Amino acid sequence: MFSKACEYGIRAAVYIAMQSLDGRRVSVNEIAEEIDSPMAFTAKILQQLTKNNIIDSVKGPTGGFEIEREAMDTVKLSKIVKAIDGDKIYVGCGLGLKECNADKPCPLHDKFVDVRSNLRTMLQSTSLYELATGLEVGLTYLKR
Amino acid sequence: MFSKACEYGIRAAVYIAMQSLDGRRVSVNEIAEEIDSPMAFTAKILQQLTKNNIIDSVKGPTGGFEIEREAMDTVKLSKIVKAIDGDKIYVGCGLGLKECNADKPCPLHDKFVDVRSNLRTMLQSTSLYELATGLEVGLTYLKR
DNA sequence: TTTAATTCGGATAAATTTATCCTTTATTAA
DNA sequence: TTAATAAAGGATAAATTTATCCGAATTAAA
Repeated sequence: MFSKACEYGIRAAVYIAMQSLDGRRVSVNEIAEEIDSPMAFTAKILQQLTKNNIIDSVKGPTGGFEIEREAMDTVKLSKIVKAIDGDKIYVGCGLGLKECNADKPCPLHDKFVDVRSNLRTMLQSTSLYELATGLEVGLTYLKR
Repeated sequence: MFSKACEYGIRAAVYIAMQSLDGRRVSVNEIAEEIDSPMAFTAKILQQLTKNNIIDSVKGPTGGFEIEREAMDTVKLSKIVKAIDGDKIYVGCGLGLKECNADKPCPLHDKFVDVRSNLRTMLQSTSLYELATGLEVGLTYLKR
């Protein structure tokens, strides 16, 4: 469904958000450890998220990654997915046709529209804050 | 969503089914041309579908691929997807966690269950026959 | 019986994704 | 001012997916 990069990206963002709720700034090292992801690769993905203004980064000692409380509400999963995987999950034909649309649909078109709008709605309505609080109160988990 | 291989596989299967409805057996060459896919790669995928008893193959002159009328009803998309991409689209965590389940869910677990069961239902209830007839009467398209 | 058409199967190449390593830059604190 | 810490960025490697090529096996028709 999502690429590995995107999976790590979402997990990292949720972890950062949870820690930011406690006022803690976290390093790549800690993040990779806590979400059980390859550290150097995770660093790359965090760079992408930073460039896309999804998370904030601070260099130097005591530096690390954080997310503003307000951004946790604004940033929906859709924004993270788009920053990493692009919009191929929303746009484009389920069977890979370039010119598939309601006028000239592929055999799966109508059924796919349903499934995907379902997914899109989910991603567009789920905020980082929502995911982070579930984590914080111990309802959900990020490792393994 | 699906791998390229799976996209080609579904398109090929639908095309073969449509031609089989007309009593025509088709070659890899024709298939690749008609569904606009790389021929040698498509041949590999057709081998997989044959091994999984999704389509039938006949060697030699006048040989090619075909699907029995009955199989068109029996074979749902889920079977094709499983033969090519495995069941990772059904099973497993949206965020890539190994031990994610209702007891120890990832932050996205519940929302993902919905989206995916939607997808699973669609794949399990859509038959090759259904897709092939849409093609045959000119309601849907496979190329481009 | 030979020829030609077709799938099958193995080897390999190209492209993309995943992952690592190392140097540079920024910044804090001693 | 220096040393240490952390992210940024570039180069490269490993793994996987996508794709091609070619000889072998099968079979129908000439």
